[in-house]
Amino acid sequence: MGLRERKKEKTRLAIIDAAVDLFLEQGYEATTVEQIAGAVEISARTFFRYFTSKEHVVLWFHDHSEGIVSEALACRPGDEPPFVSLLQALRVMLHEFTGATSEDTARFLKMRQLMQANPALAGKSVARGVETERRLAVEIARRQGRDAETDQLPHLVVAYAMATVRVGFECPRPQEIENDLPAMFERVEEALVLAQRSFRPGWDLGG
Amino acid sequence: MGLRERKKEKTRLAIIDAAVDLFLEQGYEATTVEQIAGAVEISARTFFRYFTSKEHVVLWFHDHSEGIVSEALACRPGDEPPFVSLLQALRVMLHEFTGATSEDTARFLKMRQLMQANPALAGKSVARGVETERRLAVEIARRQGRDAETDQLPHLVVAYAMATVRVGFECPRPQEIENDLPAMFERVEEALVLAQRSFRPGWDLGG
DNA sequence: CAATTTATGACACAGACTGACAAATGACAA
DNA sequence: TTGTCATTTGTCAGTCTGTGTCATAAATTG
Repeated sequence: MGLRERKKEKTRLAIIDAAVDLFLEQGYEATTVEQIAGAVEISARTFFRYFTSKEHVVLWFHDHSEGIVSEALACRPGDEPPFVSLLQALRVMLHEFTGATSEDTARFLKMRQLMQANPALAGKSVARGVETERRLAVEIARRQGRDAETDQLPHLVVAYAMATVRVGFECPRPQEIENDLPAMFERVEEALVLAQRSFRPGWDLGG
Repeated sequence: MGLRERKKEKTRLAIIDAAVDLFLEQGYEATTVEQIAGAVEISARTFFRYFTSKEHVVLWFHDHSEGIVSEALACRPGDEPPFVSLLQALRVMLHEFTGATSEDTARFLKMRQLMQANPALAGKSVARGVETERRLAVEIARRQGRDAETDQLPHLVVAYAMATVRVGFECPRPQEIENDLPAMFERVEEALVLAQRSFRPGWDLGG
């Protein structure tokens, strides 16, 4: 990787870090792009060359995660029930952080904290999830030889799987220290187990 | 109802109609608030007194629907399994349109058409759904004597119920004429039935 | 009709984003 | 090292969304 690309990646992360810190300090709305750009010592115009919008900074993890889930899903055996495959793929995405830098995990935690504090941002994240959902549904349909255009089941399976993870993230115990990664993942795991217990065996295979 | 309120309501609907027509004609992004205001012969400033933002026009139905669902949910017997209560409440919301004006249904159909054409808008609608979800989860938890802060099950139940309706709306048969209200509701009903078949009996009552 | 409340329009302004062009910087070959 | 080329960046001008403010017009009330 050349100097150019390394520098770009460094700038991208610097922007995220500066932005998230400012968002947590003064609130998302109250923080201007100019402030973020100032903190990283770039022009506002350059900010928009790295991120298409202010909220894109917050949604960055989502985009990143979708890639991981897609990959992990492709690795699951084709004869596995789709809901199981999806939950496993989502688990892989979570465990991606166990081997990460402390900087990476810190970034992630701050991001979750931000979502927690700002429901509107959580909403925007879910909004992006709709597109992810559609892509995953098409993939699930393909794996099962179904038609994603007319068959609702693949969409339903994906929607339920993603909703499960979302609920796991979104309703943490209030007493719990928020900056605890393992506790958070345990909470998500709890939701996943709850989900697995809730469905009839074979429901996701279709009639 | 006084003249003032009647006039306001008329203006509100006029704005929605003008906006949706313009959105369908030239696209959501390409349509400016000034254009919408011009079509209704009000100032842009007044537009923002009726709707907090451009997208609020599109999300108007969502806000409207949440009220209906909440009411309908309150009417369900307390000993009914929560998932059943929710699905029934959502059904009530759908059937609200069967007794509506042709203008009302036309507006609704255009709105759905808009969502279909513009995935980003569908996303924004879902984003607002997150807040609705939380409110409903609190209500469900209350009905069951559970703690919405620590118990994930109520959130999961609501998330699944809403996801079901969303999938029913979002993946219509492509051949089907889009401007057919009954066909649309049938599709949603299909999803609801699919959902009801998918869960273990008593899953929503908790261990 | 007069007094009060409420809706509207006109204006000014901040902030998010975009297009265009010029300057700076890294990549690479001679 | 030096020169050429592609990429990145900053500056500037401009559009659009959204808000505060204040004066005017309209509806409501007594």
